[in-house]
Amino acid sequence: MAATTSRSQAAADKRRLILDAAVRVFARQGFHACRVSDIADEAGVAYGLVYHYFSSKDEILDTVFLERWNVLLAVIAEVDAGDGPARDKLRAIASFIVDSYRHDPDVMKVIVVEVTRAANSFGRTHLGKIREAYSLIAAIVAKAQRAGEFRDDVTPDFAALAFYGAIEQVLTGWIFDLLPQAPEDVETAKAQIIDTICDGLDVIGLRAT
Amino acid sequence: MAATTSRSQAAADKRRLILDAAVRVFARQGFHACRVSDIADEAGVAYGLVYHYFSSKDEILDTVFLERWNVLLAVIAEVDAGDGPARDKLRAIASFIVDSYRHDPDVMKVIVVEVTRAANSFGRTHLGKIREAYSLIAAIVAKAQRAGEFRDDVTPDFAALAFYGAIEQVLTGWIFDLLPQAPEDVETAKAQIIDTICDGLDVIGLRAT
DNA sequence: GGTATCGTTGACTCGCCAGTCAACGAAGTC
DNA sequence: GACTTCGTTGACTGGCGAGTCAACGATACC
Repeated sequence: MAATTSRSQAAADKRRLILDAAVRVFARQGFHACRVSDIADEAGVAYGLVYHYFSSKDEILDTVFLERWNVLLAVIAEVDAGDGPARDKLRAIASFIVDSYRHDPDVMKVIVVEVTRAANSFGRTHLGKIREAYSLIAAIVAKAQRAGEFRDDVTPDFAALAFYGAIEQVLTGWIFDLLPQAPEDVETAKAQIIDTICDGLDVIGLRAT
Repeated sequence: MAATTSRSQAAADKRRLILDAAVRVFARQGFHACRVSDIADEAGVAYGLVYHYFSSKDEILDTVFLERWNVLLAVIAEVDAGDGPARDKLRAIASFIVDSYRHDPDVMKVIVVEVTRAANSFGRTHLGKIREAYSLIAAIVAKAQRAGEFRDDVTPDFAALAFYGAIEQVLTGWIFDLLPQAPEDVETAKAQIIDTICDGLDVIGLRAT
């Protein structure tokens, strides 16, 4: 297959190999509870090689997080750019995140457990990136409020928090088996996130004011 | 002042002193980032004394969490036992948690950051206790659904997740300065939590089916 | 005042693990 | 085929911090 740059290509593959192994190990044991040697073992690679490709254990997690989170930010921005009701935009974002989890539960578990919810360690490091997502969502809500689609007595910042928070809670529920996660449950969950956030729990007609 | 059992009384006070110091240190530096000697220093007490009152660093955090969480569970159970609309019950619960944060931000910060959101470490240890809270809230929702007060196409478990999740997100927002926390903001937040969860973001009249 | 009790002290130990490094060997170059 | 490059190896070290422990001294009791 073509004149592959076998040297540098193999190197890139090894890096990927280590990264993927790290995701599995982080998901299984947690970042703090695992040793770098666990990652090396899982990747079938010598201990020292991990440090050839990454300067520290932290850098591995940073890489895992940023790789995925940047994709998420791009998707949210793209959804925002389109037109159509905000409700559909939020649905698209929730769907993307939920589908990401279904497609690769380990990566999402690591991101949520070790970064997004780890407010004291990596959550702090990546606070900026995490806030970007909140801001993009808040912007969607704000636009919908100006268009008269969403009520304007809830601040966009709060709405973004509640919306992303609901999604994260659901993921956490799946990760720790607090919530059923059969294929049909997953679709139901998507719908419930949107229904709850957009319509609330009250029965129709009971809304205050 | 009365014949104080000076010996055992002083001992109980020292234990409390260490516990309170630990809360401050955990809140400031995080559980993993702080050393036991930091706690001893903060309490103005010798290193070894910490181990006289607690068998391990973990036990200190366990104690801090359980002391407070049991109060929360009792309050939820009490609220549930009363009558009146579920919306008011949820409001009472949200108020209690938010007021707890205002009254003693450090304790709530430690509970949220180091236990509730720390799914891999202490969140796992105390998963049972945490689920108790979810169950109690879910029971309130289920009752309201039977009474026709809440819609019944959202599962009580999911509703509990979204409700508690919204509160926790707000606390997290305050803890990390993502959200304003002046006195009036705090009251607004309470209202927004209830409004969003019960009524949703959509403007009145736009609700689907 | 002598003795027992127990809260208190802080220097020390001991295991763990992230990160280093010297040496090896296979692909690439001349 | 000699030499260079660089991906690869894994034994080793250095520091850190939780938990131990022997000794101290203040209070209580006789």
